[in-house]
Order: sequence, then structure tokens, then C-alpha cells
Amino acid sequence: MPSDLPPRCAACAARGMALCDGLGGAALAALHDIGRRRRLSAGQAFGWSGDPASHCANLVSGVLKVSRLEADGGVQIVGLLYPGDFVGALFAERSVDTIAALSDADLCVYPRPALEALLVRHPAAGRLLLRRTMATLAEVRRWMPMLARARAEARVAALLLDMARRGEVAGDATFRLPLSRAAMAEALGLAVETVSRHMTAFQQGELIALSGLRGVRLLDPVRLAEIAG
Amino acid sequence: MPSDLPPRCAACAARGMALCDGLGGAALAALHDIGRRRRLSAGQAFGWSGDPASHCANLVSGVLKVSRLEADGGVQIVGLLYPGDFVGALFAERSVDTIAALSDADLCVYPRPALEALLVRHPAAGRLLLRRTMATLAEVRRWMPMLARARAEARVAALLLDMARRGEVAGDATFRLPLSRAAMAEALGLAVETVSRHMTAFQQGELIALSGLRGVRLLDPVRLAEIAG
DNA sequence: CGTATGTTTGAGCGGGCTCAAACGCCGTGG
DNA sequence: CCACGGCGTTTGAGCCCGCTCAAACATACG
Repeated sequence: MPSDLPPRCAACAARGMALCDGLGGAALAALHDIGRRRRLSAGQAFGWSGDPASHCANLVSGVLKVSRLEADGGVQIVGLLYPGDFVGALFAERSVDTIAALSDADLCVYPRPALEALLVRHPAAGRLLLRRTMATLAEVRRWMPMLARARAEARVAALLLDMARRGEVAGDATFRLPLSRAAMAEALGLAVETVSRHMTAFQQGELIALSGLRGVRLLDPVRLAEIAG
Repeated sequence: MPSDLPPRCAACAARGMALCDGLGGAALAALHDIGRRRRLSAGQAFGWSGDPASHCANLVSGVLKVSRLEADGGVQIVGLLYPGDFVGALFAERSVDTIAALSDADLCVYPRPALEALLVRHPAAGRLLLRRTMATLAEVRRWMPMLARARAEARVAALLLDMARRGEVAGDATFRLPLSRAAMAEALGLAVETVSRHMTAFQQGELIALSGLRGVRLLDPVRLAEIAG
């Protein structure tokens, strides 16, 4: 690691996970120069659907949701973003998605034109971003069979496992749900009541333990995985 | 356009749509050098899930499906590829998807290592691929609300419009369906019977006209779009 | 003409949605 | 301290869409 690493990056919690990982001194310094830190509090939006897509970001801490408003008024969450994930879209003039914080979150925000220019000057950054984007694409496709065909029980189990995998989990598999029941329903394409019913069913079946509204502990991840299919 | 364009590329039907579009003489020549033409007949696979992902390709003509086998034995189509689309995945050692031709198809096939090396030497190609990949991601996310929440009627209508948009359509909105009823069901997460029922309902409602098993004509695309939501 | 494959049609069932109400958690103010 | 009200969650009852199972029908190909 070069010693001329910018101090803000050296102390960054997402260093080693995000776009900036693997970037050499010059490219990292350039990225640092065009970026600035921003903090979102829970519920706050990073960008609305229809807005000019003027900024992108790296997510440093917290969890964001990427959602989409349907013609019938319904909302569908099309992605959850965890620390290290890239936020926003390049090349698109207007964003089709609304991005909002589910918990307090820290971001490294970059003006989109500056970031695009940086990709030209530092091809390695472009390749990293390509790699991440392809991984995101694979991630989204992993959810498609779930949303299209799986029963509600399997969807809820899969989401619990996914949140446990990507969130900050204590040693005993205890963690705080970043999503309310309503948000889980939006992500899974289910009604709130259906999510709630299966959550309590999992609790009664001693697959999970609930503490408060957001605290969860996975008691039997193996069987949850079987249910998720 | 440079006059030293390789003859195969100059005559290519997908020229101007695919990865090679917008590429300068040197990069295009390099791409040409590592690629070879391959023809797939309908039903033939380009790669199976679990195979080492040794090759990528540009689709020149025809339609491919990208599908995924679920633990319960079900199949989900996670993407349809039309001429100009990029086929396969970079960076992944093994492919999780099975890719197969729905109709006779022509491809420009590249060995994956050679293509990755080319991206390093020709950053412009990498940026083009990044752009295409982000577009694909947006495309996939467009389908998520559909698969997760929409009723069967809306899914079928949306697929018909999508196939009409991307396929080769005659002046009177007549075209040949690249997908069988079973494949449509796999793409939409529905049972074959449900797809069939809604197709005949659309026909009786004079929204579409069917001729033979694969021939369709969109009589009222506007109302179809309303139904698709 | 016969067989295989794909498509259509029918009958019945069940999972998840809808509508509705009760319950619990928590911040606020009296 | 408790009362109050707002919001998120839970629970219940009934209904409808899409799945399942089954059989007839159409199409392609020998």
C-alpha cells in the first residue's frame, strides 16, 4: 500500500470493498479529489426517480434501497445496497430509480461527469467498475427466480439469509433488520401481512428468534436455506 | 469509418449494435483477430450451468435464452438475448447460467482470457462493455416488478411488447414469436396453461391476431401497453 | 397415416391478497 | 407517572387468481 494514501481513504471503513479497492496511488488520489463525504439519515433520499442523474457514490456504511414506482401505485424494491456497493448509474441522463437510506448511512459522492472522465484517464478503475456491475447483475438475476416463482415462505427465508450474509452480524447470528416489514414486502413482492405471518411462523417453528421489532437471530440457518430452496 | 475494416465485420448484421460498435480501427481489428464465427441451430446450447466460462460472444442474429435451474427442478429464464447483445460473463470462472438458442443464431465467439486481455489494451472497448452491462442491468430491473407483483395478464402483455420491440417486426406489427408457450411461461414465472389462456383471451379480445403457432400480430399495442401497466 | 411434441380447454383446489380490527411499541405532553 | 395518540405489527375471515391434474386437440415430421 503506497504511503501517499489520502488520510480519509486510509481510514475508510469500505476501503478494500468498494470501487476504490485495488486502485493504485494515482487513480485513488484522483478519485479522492472528485469525491466528498455525505451522511444520510434513515429515510432520507439520495436521488428520486426522474431526477437528472448528476451524482454517483460509493456506500461506506449503512443500507440503502433502490426502488421503483409502478404505474398502479405499487412500489418494488429492485435492489439493496450494502457497504462497498456502487450507488447510482453511469451513462443514464435521468435515473429511473429512487434511492433512499434504510438506516443512517455514509457515502462517498462523486459528480457523474467527473467520474466518467476519471474512467477514461484511469482504465483500471473502469475495469473494476465493470467487474462490480457484472457482479450486481448476477446478484439481481439470483433474485429473479425467487420473485417469479417461489412461494412466500421461501422468499422470506431467502431475504433473511441475504440480510444476514451482507449485514453486520454478531457471533451468535444476531443482527438488526435493515428493513421494516413493509420494506421486506416491497422487496419480495408480497403483502405486509404475508411477510408478518411467515416471520411469526418461523419464530414459532424455532427457526429464528425475534427481539423487539428489528432484532433477529437465525437459530437454524441450514433449514432456512432448505426452505429458501 | 476506416477503410481497413475487416471484411467480415463490414458485412456484419450486428455491426453498429454490438460491442464492436464505436470501436476504432485498431481495437476492432484486435477484436476481429481473437473472434471466430459460430452458428447455433435452434435448441442448441452455447454453454451449460457449471461449465468453465471459457468463451464470450456477440450475438449477430437470432435469439438466445439465459436460464437457470432451480433446486426444485423448475427453470427460470433470466434474460433473452437479441442481435447485438453480449453473451456470457467475464470474470466468473464458472457460469451459473445455461445459454441456449431459441432460433438459429449466429455468434462472434471470443475466448474469455483473450477478451479480458483486449479490454486492458483497449480501454474504449471496456467502457463500451460497461455501458452495455449497465443497460442490461437496467433491463433486468425493469422486469423485476413484473415478475414479483404483476398479474399474469400484465406479464404476457409485457412480454409480447418486449418481443415486438426487440425482434424483427414487419410493417404491420407481424412477427414470429421466438419463444414457445413453455418458454414464455419459464420467462414469466407462470404455468404454460396460464400463458395459453391469456394468449387466447387477447386473441378473442382482438388485441392480437395469431397465425400458426408462432405468428403474432399486435392489433392494439396501446391497450396492450395499458394492460402491461 | 401414425407418432411425438406442443397447444388448448376444463374442473377443482389452495396460497396469497384484500379488507378489517386488535395489539404492541414508543414519543409526546399533561 | 400515566394518558394519549400515531405508527408499525399481528391476527382473523373470505375471496380470487393462478396452479395442478387431466384430457382433448393441433401441428410437425417420420
